[in-house]
Amino acid sequence: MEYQLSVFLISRPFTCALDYRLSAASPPQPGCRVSVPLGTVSANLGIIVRVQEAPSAAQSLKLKEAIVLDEKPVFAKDIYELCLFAADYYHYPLGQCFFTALPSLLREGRPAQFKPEPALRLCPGAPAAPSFKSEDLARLFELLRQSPAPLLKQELKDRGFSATQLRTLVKRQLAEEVEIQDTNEPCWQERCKAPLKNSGLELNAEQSQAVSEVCAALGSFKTFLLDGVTGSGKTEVYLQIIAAVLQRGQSALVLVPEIALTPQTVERFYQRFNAPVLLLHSALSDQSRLNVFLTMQSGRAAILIGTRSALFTPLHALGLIVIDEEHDSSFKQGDGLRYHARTLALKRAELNACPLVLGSATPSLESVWQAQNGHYQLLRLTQRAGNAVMPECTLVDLRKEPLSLGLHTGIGHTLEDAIGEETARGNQVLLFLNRRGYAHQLVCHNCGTIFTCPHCDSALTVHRQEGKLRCHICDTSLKLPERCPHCGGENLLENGFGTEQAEAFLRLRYPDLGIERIDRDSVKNKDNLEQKLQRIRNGESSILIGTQMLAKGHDFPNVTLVGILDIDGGLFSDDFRAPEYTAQLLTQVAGRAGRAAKRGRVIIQSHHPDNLLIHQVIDPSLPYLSLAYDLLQARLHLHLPPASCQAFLLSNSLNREKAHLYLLQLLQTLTARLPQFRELSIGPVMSDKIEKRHNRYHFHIQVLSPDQGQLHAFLQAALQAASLQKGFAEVRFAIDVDPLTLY
DNA sequence: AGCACGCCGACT
DNA sequence: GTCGGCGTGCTC
Repeated sequence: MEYQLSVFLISRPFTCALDYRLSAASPPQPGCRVSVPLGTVSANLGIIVRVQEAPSAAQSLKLKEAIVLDEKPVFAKDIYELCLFAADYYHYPLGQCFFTALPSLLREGRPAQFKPEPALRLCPGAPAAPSFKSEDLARLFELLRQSPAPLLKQELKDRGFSATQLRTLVKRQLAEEVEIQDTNEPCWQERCKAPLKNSGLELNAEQSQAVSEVCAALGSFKTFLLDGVTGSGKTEVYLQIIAAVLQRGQSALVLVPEIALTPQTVERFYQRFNAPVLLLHSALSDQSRLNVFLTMQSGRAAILIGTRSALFTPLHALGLIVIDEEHDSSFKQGDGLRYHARTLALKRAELNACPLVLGSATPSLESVWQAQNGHYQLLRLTQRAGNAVMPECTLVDLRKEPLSLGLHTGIGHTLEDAIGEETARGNQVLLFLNRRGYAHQLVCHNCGTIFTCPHCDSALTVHRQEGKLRCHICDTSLKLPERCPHCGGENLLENGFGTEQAEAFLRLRYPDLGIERIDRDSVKNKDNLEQKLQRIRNGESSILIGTQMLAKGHDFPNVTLVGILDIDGGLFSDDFRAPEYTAQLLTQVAGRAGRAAKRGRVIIQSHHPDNLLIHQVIDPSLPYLSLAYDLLQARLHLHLPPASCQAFLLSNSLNREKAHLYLLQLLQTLTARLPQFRELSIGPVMSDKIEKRHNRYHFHIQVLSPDQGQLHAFLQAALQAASLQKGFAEVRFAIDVDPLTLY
C-alpha cells in the first residue's frame, strides 16, 4: 500500500506539517518517528501527525519517501495532545515542542530500546549478619538482603550510598554486580500484589481531610491547592494519596524542584512502597533517562519523581499528578519552549481525567488566585506535625549595629552573639544570604573603574578562593587583577559581601566549629551536596551558610537559629513580583528553624526595619496565605498578573541597532491592527534591564491583557508579522507567555 | 534551522 | 575577470 504521511520535523521551526510518501504493508501510527529528506539534508527526524492512504499514485510520486523508525509510537496520546496544547499556548513550533518532550537519545534518532543497567544483589553464599565498620554499609547490606530483585546501582546512589560503599560490598564478596535486562516483565500491578510496605504515619485531622478530599476526586480532573505550613506533613499527605492511586491500579507523577530531590525525600517513597519508584534528575545518563522513559511508558514502574522535564514522561494509567513546592520558579523553562510545568500539568491532568495536587507552604499568587475564584480547591494544613512550634522572629536594625569586622561581611553584633550562644549550646545555625562569591564588585580606588564583563553589562564578582573575577550572567572568568588596567592603581576595593566572604569571617571568628557553605560555587555536584548535608546531620558541622539552595526543602532538625543577613535587596526591586518572592523566601528560610523538639528563632537583619512587608512576614498571627491575599489584592488593583495575562515579545542581536529596529518595525506593523486589540496594553520597545548579555543586545515589548483570548490572538498576529519581517538575518525573536521575570 | 542561490565589493 | 560576503527564500 501507498500512504501519505504528514510530518513535523523536530529541529525546524515550521508551523506546518510536511507530507511524505511511504510504501508499506500496513499504515504506521501517528506519534512514531520518521527519517525524511528535506532540501539537501537527507535525514531529518520528524514525528508523524497524520496518516492517509495516498490519494493517487501520481500525487504520491511527487512526494519524497519517508523511513519509519518506530514500531510503536514514542508519543503516548496524552503527551502528543500536551504538545499540541503547548505549541498553541506558547506560540512555539509544534516540531520543537515534540523535541522538548523527548529524551535526548530519541531526539537523535536512536532506537527506543532499553539498555541493560548495572545492579547489585547479595552473593548467594553471603553470611546472614556480617559485621560492618559503618552504619551505612550495614544499611546497604540489609537493603539488598530484603530486596526480592537486584537493585539498580543508580537507585542506590539516589538513596545516598556512594560508589565507594557499593564497591566495598562487592570487594568483600557480599554483593555481586548483575545487569538488569529489559525483560518483558509484565506491568507492576501484576508483579506486585501489595503496593504498600506499610500504611504510614497517623494523620492529624487536617491531613486526613486533605487526603480524603483528593481521594474522593480520583478518576476525575480536579485541581487542589495544598497550603501547608513548613513542617505540617505535606509529604505524608502526598504519600497517602498516592497509596490510594496505586490501590486503584493507577500510577503517579510527582514533580519537585531539582534541589528537593534529596535522598531523604526519596527514601520516604522507597520506604513506603513496594511498587517500583523511579527518579529522573540531572545526574542521570542519557541512556538511563531513556530507560526511565520506556519503563514508565510500559507501566513497569508505578511512581515517577522528577523535575520540570519529567512532566513529558509517558505514564501508563496516570492517576495523579503532584507538584511539590509549586511556587518554585524552576518550574518555568527560561528558553526554547518557555513552558510552566504547572500550566502543562493542569492540561495533562485534564487529558487524563485525574487530580492535580499543587503543594506549598508559600503558594504562588497565581494559584492563590485560582483557589480564591474557585478554580482550585483549597486544602489547608495549619498545624506543624509533632510538637514543633513556629519560631520566634526578631528584626535587627542594622543602622544601630556597631561597625564591627563582622558587619562588613554581613554579620552584625546581635547575630554574631546569637550564633555564639546557640553553637555553645550544641545547636546548629543556618545563615542565609542570596549572593554568592566573595565581593559583589571590584573598584579601582584611584580612578573609579569598576571591573565589568567584556560580554555583558554587569559587574564582575570577586571569587577569592578561585582567584578569579567571574560574571554571574555568562560565567566568563578572568584572573583576579593586581592593579587597575587603566591607571595602574594598586588599591582595588571590594564592595559588597557574598557568601564566600561571610564564610571567611565565620571561620576566623569560630575556628573550632565546622562550617559548611552551600551555594552553586561550593557545591560541585549532587554527591558533594549530600556530603555537606551529611556532616550537618551528624553534627560534625554546626554553621551553615548559603544561598537559595538552603531555603528549599531540606530538613535540619537541630537548627535553632536562622539568620537572614540581607533582605533589603528584595524590598526595593522594580519587579512587581519582588514582594511575593521576598515573602516566600523569608517564610521558607524561617521555616528551617526549630523543626524538631527545640523551639527556633529567626533573626532578620535590615537597614529598613520599618518595612511593612517584613513585619507582615514575621507576624506570627498572620499566616502566609493571609499575606498572599493582601499581596494579591495589590496586584488586582494594578491590573497585573494573575488578574491579567502577560507576555513579552523579545528580540536580540549582535547588532544593537538591528535588535532595536526589529521590534520597532514589528510594533509599527501591529499598530495598524490595533483596533482589533482594544483591550490590550502594549508597552514601548525597551532595552532589557541587562541589555547586553553574552555579547548580544536584548530588547523587549511588554503586553498585558485582561483577557486570555485576546492576548492569544495578538501573539498569533505578532508571530505572523515577525515571520514576514525582512532584513534581519541574524536577529532572534521569541515570545514569552506568562513570564515570571521582567526583562 | 540549514542550505543554495544571487547580487554586491575587492582581490590576483 | 573570480572569490566570498551576507541577504532572501525554499524546503513536502
